[in-house]
Amino acid sequence: MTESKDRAFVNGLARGLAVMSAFKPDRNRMSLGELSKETGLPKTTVARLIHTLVKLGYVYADPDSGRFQLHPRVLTLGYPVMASMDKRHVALPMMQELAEYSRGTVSLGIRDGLSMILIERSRDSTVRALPLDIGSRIPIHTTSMGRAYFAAAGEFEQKDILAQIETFDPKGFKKIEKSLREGEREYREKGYCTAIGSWENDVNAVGVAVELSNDALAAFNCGGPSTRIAEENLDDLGRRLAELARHFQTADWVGQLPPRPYKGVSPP
Amino acid sequence: MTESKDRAFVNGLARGLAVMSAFKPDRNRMSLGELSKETGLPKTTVARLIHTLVKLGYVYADPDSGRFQLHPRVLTLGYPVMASMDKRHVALPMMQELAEYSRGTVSLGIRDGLSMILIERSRDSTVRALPLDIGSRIPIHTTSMGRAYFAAAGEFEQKDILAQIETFDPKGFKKIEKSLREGEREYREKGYCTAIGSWENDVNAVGVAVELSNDALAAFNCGGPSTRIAEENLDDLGRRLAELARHFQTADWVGQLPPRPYKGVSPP
DNA sequence: TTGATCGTACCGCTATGCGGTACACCATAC
DNA sequence: GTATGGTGTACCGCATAGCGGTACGATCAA
Repeated sequence: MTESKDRAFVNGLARGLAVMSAFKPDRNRMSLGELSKETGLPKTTVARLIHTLVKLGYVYADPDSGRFQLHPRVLTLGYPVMASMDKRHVALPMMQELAEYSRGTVSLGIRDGLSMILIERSRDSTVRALPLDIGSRIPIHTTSMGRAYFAAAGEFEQKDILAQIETFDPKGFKKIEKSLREGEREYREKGYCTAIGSWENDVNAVGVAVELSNDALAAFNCGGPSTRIAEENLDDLGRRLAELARHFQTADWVGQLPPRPYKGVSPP
Repeated sequence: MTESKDRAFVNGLARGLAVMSAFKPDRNRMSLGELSKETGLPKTTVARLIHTLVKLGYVYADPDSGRFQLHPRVLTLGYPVMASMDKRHVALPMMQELAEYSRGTVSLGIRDGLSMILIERSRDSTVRALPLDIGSRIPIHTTSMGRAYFAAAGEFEQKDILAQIETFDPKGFKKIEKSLREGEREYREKGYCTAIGSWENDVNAVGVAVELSNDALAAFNCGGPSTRIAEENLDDLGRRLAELARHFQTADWVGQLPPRPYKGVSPP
């Protein structure tokens, strides 16, 4: 119904994963109704899917509150990915160093759709909470990491990104495109991108992309709340982050990553 | 077919997740045939499931090699879990410190079935590769973390664990039980469990459990290759790890975790 | 009380996912 | 050259799995 007439498309699986993704970081205890609303699926269907997930151990049903939450077991699903990128750890000491120096957070991410997914992070030891953990998504167009990625992405991937943005947000498109182009210029001139409150108020950051050997692209950022990362320090941090990135440029230090889409071919 | 006559059990979802779990850390590029062999599902079925996963972006199909690999996007599935346990970071600085001191790795894990799943880790900066990343599973009965967990688990959960072991490995059961009971005694006497080459040759470690406020239990370990973590240092490290754990005992510092199963009730 | 929730049970229908079998392709082998 | 073993893909008839209504018992709040 929702999907096209694709004989080979297993709806149950797609819906089940949709239910899993419906759990949000800030609300990880959900009821059937909420999940139903979130996914747009009928409550009965959600009940069936959740039932399955509980049986498989991916979801935990709290008998008291009658709510559901993702079980840590889902982390195992991601583990092969983590393991395939095990070499990324060689960057950790330098990331940690910069995190301490900046008193903020240093992360590494790759693109997925219109987001960057964080695959490694380190933080200054005085940071209490860590809002951006491994696996979190941040948007491309408002963040320093995303903008740096865009700047380094090359013509074809840029087209792909822009096309997706246009589909997703036709009204804001022009403005976003302009902003991304500005970021590109900034990146060319300075070697890094800045984001001053553009992602969230009072959060400043700088971003630098790294090109990996196997046609994959990733990006670092370094940032934090403006109380820690002052606007006037961004230039210093940007230069240091670019220096950091230079150490890892074009080396097979991350591990196996999917290459960028459409290197040369336009999106379907 | 595989599952019982459960009208509410969505087979497609279960099989899809089985396919995802079929990707192993060391072999994350799989062919249809391999996946079929691994999961025991007919090739056609795997093809359909993989097709779905590719469309959803959770699996990447490499057009050159014709192989499939998990896409980093799967990390997003685990993110809400990570986020719900965000408070665990308060332990990181101390973990890091001990990792540096011991020149090994310090991790935190919780139980899932007969494994411990690692939810946080830190390592000495001179460690090159990190075999045990977030999301990885290690067995309960051969590891210091698992044995410490068992020792602290309490009667009912211990029974559950033992029952599962007996089901899984009826022959080895007696021996494993005895070994776990020994671990329990060690834990009571010394305050930590040791594992000397029992998990993998030439890997030594100590483990200590932490009881959390919401009926959840977790465990730390500290270990590494015997070239780094010598057997004669284990006592020192064990005491330090126990000291570390004491800082976090019975405090809501991890975040929302599922409580232990069957606190008082015998397994169904 | 009433009115929202919550999750569960039931049930008839048909689209859907199943798993055969067959094929086109590409290596490596000899 | 042509086997052989491996890819992934296409096709197709069938049975049933999964769908999504509707209805219900429990809770909890007001």
